[in-house]
Amino acid sequence: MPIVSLPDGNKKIFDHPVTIKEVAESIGPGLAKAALAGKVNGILHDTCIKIERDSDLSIITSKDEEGKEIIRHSFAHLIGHAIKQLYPGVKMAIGPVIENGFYYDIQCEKQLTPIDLEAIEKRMEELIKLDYDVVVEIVSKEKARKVFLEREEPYKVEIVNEIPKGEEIKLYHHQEYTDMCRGPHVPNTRHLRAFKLMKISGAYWRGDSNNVMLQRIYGTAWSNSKELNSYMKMLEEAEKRDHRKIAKKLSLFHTQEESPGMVFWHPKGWAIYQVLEQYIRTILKLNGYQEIRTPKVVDRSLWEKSGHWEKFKDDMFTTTSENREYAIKPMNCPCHVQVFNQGLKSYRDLPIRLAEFGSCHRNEPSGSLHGLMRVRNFVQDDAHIFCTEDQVQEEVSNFIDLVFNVYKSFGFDSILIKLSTRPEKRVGSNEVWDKSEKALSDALNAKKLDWELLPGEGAFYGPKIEFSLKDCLNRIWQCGTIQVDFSMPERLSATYISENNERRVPVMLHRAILGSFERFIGILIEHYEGRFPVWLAPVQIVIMGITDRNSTTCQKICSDLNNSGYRAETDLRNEKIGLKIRERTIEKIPFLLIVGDKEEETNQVCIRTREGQDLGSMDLGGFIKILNDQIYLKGRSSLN
RNA sequence: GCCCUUGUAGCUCAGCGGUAGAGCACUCCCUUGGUAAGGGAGAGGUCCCGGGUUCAAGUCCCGGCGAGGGCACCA
Repeated sequence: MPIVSLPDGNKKIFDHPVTIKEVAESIGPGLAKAALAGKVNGILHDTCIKIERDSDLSIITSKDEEGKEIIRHSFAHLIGHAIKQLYPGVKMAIGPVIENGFYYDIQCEKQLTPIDLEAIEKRMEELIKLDYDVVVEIVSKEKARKVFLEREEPYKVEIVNEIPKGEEIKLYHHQEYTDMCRGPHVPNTRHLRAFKLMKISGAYWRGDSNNVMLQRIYGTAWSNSKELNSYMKMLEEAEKRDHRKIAKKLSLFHTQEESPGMVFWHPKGWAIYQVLEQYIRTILKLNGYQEIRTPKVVDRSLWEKSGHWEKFKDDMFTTTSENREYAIKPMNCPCHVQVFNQGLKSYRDLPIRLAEFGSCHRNEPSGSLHGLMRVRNFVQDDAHIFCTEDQVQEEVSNFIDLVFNVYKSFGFDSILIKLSTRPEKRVGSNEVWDKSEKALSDALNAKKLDWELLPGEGAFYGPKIEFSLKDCLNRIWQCGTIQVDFSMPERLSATYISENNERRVPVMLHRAILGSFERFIGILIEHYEGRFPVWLAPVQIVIMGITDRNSTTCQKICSDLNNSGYRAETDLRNEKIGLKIRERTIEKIPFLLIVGDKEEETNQVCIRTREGQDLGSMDLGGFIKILNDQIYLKGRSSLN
């Protein structure tokens, strides 16, 4: 006599065990039709599963996030069904749900092409139209093993072998195709409607580069075509914002074969870079940092001492001279310790905060390079804080404020925080880890911030906090970080004299707000779609004349603005004003100043924004006020 | 680094065995025009690099390098 309690508080009483499907039917035919699965006492089950005892039940439909995942998972199986019909020799590996969709890793003698992808997609559509039932079968490990041996699915057999003995295994039968899964899955293919196979690529079996490479088919799937379409729109939007494309159009930078993964900054891109650097420089100065500059080429022995040589020597660029081997620095910290080590330091000197916009090189694997987002030469807004253990929390706390403040300047208001704690392989005593982890979490909690704990994800040398921002497309970018380091100061013999006149090793905090300038500018280009706020815009103002007669006045206005520290250009070409406006608007110049005979007579300028807004005519002073207001705001939408 | 795709004019791309093409940009001429494209003419290419097949190779094959999408990596 199970009593089934529904989310709305209603209870249904049955005099016999009932399936989830039957419960749904008893509620209403619409729900029965829409039911994809049921959550029984918090655990998801297929609709054919029987409820025998009193239980809480919620029926999952495509409207639920879980329903969407079930649909995506079933689509993965559907790939299997289709692909085995088209290419019977294919071996199925794994087909999980991912964000926005699913994939299936397969082994196939034939290299699949986009044309094959279309064929598979077409076959999947045909199978969906059959509206066939997906049948669940619960079997023993032995039975599952037998099934996949017979089906000649070595990867499935390997997975079965790793499932603990005695655990039940669910087989899902899609007509003649059989897959294995924790489930649940849709009861019928009529629930599978909106999908698209997206791309095909290589992926290592079990994600291990020592294993064979399989072919991975990616797909996206949604509960209805409206959702699918809006997802496709979002992808289009993201493509339009691709920083590499925008950078080419706006001539911000380029890369070329001779220097893979390194950036040739053009005047306009470099203008943005310099604004950023100056901004951070000012902020750091206001917060007690001292800027330094250290060498880029450093003898191998220092990297051996710091421990980097052993771990990363293949990832460093090296060079030799007169029998000595050097590495081009992949990071600044060992050099910063050298600066710290000059002269005897007292506890009274701490904390010492050393900042450097140091150019670093890392020989990243060729396949990982990506525009500005992953490069071989980058500059971090890097700094190292040398302090005592007792100072860690306050330093971290101040840094958190700094990060939030800086991100706000770019209009990034949504910030995600993660705290990574001690990994298995680590240096330092448990006491020191306890203390540091507590310092970090206390700093976060004192500010009443939400943060996520990542146990075991810390670096071997200490725990860390990472700051990620959300851009206008809700994409998440990890940028800022603060990391406690118990290892390097000791390895590089950094000490200070304590109150008790003892030599002590300081704690070192590695920290960056933007991360690398290159990557951060990449993020900004995509976030703003090249429409930089005035303070960052490489060219803030273009002054254009109506006819040649107005050129002298335009040039005068332009040089006045440039002399006052703004970035202005003229457009005095023998072209009509309509064309000049069109081209400069496409270039996303924030302000266009138009000067004709009328303006010359009244000593005014006529202002048009890149949004197409006409601000009317005013004298230059009035315009500069508008300009200053916007520059002061930076990327904020208001002053709050 | 691995898998697939890819490299033609400054840019975006077409051509896919038989003497290199388009649009935009560029140069010159006409036009001095008031808020997103005025008109005309012209110039411009080692078809990424190196081999091979062929009477003939941007075009087919092999190798290298770069780029794109994934995977792996990311101090």
